Amino acid sequence: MEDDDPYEGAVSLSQRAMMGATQARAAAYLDKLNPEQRQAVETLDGPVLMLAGAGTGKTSALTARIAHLIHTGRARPNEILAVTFTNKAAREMKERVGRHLGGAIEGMPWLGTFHSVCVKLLRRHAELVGLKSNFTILDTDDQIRLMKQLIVVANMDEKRWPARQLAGLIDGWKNKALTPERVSGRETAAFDNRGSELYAAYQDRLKTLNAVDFGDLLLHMVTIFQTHADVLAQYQRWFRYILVDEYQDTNVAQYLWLRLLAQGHKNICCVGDDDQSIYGWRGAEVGNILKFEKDFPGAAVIRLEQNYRSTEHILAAASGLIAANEGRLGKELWTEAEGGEKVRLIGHWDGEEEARWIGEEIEANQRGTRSRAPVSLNNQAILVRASHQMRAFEDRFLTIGLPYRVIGGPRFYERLEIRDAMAYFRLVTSPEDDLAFERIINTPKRGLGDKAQQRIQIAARENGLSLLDGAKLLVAEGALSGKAGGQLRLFVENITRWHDEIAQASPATAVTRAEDDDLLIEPAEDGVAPANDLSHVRLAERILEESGYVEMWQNDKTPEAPGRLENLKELVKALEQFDNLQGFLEHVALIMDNDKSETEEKVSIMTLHAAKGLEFPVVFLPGWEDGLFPSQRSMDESGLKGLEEERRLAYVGITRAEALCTISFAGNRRVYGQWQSQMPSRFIDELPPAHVEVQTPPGLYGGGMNGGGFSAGAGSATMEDRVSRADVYNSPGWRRLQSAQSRGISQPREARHMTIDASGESDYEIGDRVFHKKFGYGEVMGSEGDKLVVEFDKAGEKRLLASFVVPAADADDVPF
DNA sequence: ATGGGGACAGTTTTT
DNA sequence: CTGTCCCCAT
Repeated sequence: MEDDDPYEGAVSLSQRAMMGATQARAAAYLDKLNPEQRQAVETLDGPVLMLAGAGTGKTSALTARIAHLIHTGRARPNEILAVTFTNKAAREMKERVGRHLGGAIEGMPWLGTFHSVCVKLLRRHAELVGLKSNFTILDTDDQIRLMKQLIVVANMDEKRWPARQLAGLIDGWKNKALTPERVSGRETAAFDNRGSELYAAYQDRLKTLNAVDFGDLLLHMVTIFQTHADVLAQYQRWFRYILVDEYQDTNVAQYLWLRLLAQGHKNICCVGDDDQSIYGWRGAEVGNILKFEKDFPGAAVIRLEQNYRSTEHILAAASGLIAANEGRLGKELWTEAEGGEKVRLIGHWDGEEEARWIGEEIEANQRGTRSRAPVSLNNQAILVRASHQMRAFEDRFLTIGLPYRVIGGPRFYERLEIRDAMAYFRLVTSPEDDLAFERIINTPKRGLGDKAQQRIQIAARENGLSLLDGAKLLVAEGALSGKAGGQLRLFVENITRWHDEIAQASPATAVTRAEDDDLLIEPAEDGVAPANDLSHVRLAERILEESGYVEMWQNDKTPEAPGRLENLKELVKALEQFDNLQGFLEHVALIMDNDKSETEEKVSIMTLHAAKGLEFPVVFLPGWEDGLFPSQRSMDESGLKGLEEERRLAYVGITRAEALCTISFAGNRRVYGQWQSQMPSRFIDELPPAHVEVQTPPGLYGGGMNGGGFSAGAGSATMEDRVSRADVYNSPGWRRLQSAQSRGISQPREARHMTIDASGESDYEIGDRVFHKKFGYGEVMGSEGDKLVVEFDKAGEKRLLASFVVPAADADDVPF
């Protein structure tokens, strides 16, 4: 216990009450743990690295550990720092810790996302980096707008040097904990040699606006810790135990932040899985987890490898695949569960075909089949590499009326209407919020366009006023004539009136009202009654009504307008949970999410990234084609590192499945409107054959085909069979096999066999007539790399793999 | 000031 | 082939 803490008494009261209640349930949270989990829970002192594979009960161990810390009196809840990446994870941990300790655990103020914890810290020490404690947190929109202005001011061509790119650059620097002064080396060449200059200008501008972006939350705290030893020491002492979830996803700034804080008691427990590191492209450093033992000498490394999620075939397929990666910490999942179905592998003609087949499979699963019990739609998911792949499924499912839900679309608070509404609330609560002003001054249209806005800008700048005050000045001077003048007057009067209403409703409370968070902040003043009259909700409603914003959407004829109005209602409803508008605004940027609790049975469609941490009995993994998955861009930009991250993504995908995992690929796919022939993913070659079953969709590539010239094996065959016969899964893969051997036009001729049958060598020659399922008849004009150049009679010239055409004489053999 | 059309680009995403 | 952004014509 900290003797120097003046507020100890206040909290330890509630603390003791809680401990008392806890005592009775003698550590029930330990009972259900396996030996490794238990070790991870009970190894309390010193650094601990918990390597927790997919589905190994990581959260159980983590939450039990927290419970154990509290239960054994090692730390009080508010002396434990526990950070996650997502609000969802934080919420879940809070809930489960509460359950372990018998409910009502409200005293864990430092369990949250990196960002929410940093906001809390930064509000307290804002002045150390030149901010006021009521700083606003900008959303990406605001950032881009601001940077655009700076680029214009810097006299740069905003076409050649888009603000988006600058934003990405600066974000990257912040992820690496680089302040403008610290940007060095070849980085300075970035953005026409003016990157760091613009970065500095941007930071200046933020300071003037009393604003931060997401990256700043971490960066400012790191800066403060590095430059104010006393502040750092205070927290080093305070946080007796530190826990970090998804450590493999931490970036440099987060790493530094953690390392600084952990230097005190050195009780840091990081949980992660190097095999599931899939966020390198946004600054995550797998290196952090790989070098943990170096960073924290004497660290205990505990591996959780017993998997409680998937069948042995699924685990073996995933393990076999990920084994191709180098520089792993090493870990192999195992399970007690025996049996189960092998991972299924299927090739399709094209993307639509793939979607059609998967749709049918899902419906069949839903009904139940001879060999499978019915699986509800909620228990089935389609995981794609890139969101544009979702479209084929949505199209298909809409036509057949299969209910689906897309996970991870635009976040609630990122939506246009929510941002607009928030800007109104922001401006009303803080009239000096210029970015909010800019956003809504002409939304809805008030006839206040560029010209009017420029005059406001000038008036504000010349008099050192906020934009709203500048506007007031113009109104007072009657500087704007006609319609614009009247509209501007109305606008400023409205804002002012609403602002005054807030002041009356809750006189000078709120902003500094302490949360029952921790011991370092001043305790809440007694006698401040919580403002439960919900007047702020009605005010918010009126703001949206009287500003004409609601009306704007009511008059909007586009199909999304009703949804937007619906969202606005939801937003207002969300306000009820807060005491006032300020409180709402302070939290909303960090915690609003999209968790609509839907009750209807639906199949889920999401990206592999969005699927991390989730699990489904039935999982479909479509689009396993080289260039799409692994993504060409990843490989181009990051080479082997990129490929390995893609492989981890594949690993994440497979390990989401509990009972049935189906991987598929299409031979042809429309990419930006152009048909392209696709190669099966090299990851397919890396799957251990013994755990994969190659299937042939009915009517394609096999099953019941006439004159196919290869084993029909209707329905399925084990992969070993296929490999011995066709040898197409010969690593390093079909593609390299073909491209390396591409001595001119020399390709297997059986178009429909794809990976199934590469035998039957026969060469095409210039002038040969060929047939393609989609393009019809054509003439071979030559070759290019591993592709044939074919001039089709109807479809024109195409480049495609020889395996997708057949000699024209064999056209009858092609199904359909 | 505003809306329509042409040019252009086009992974993965949390906070 | 889309969707987005910006410019220009109204």
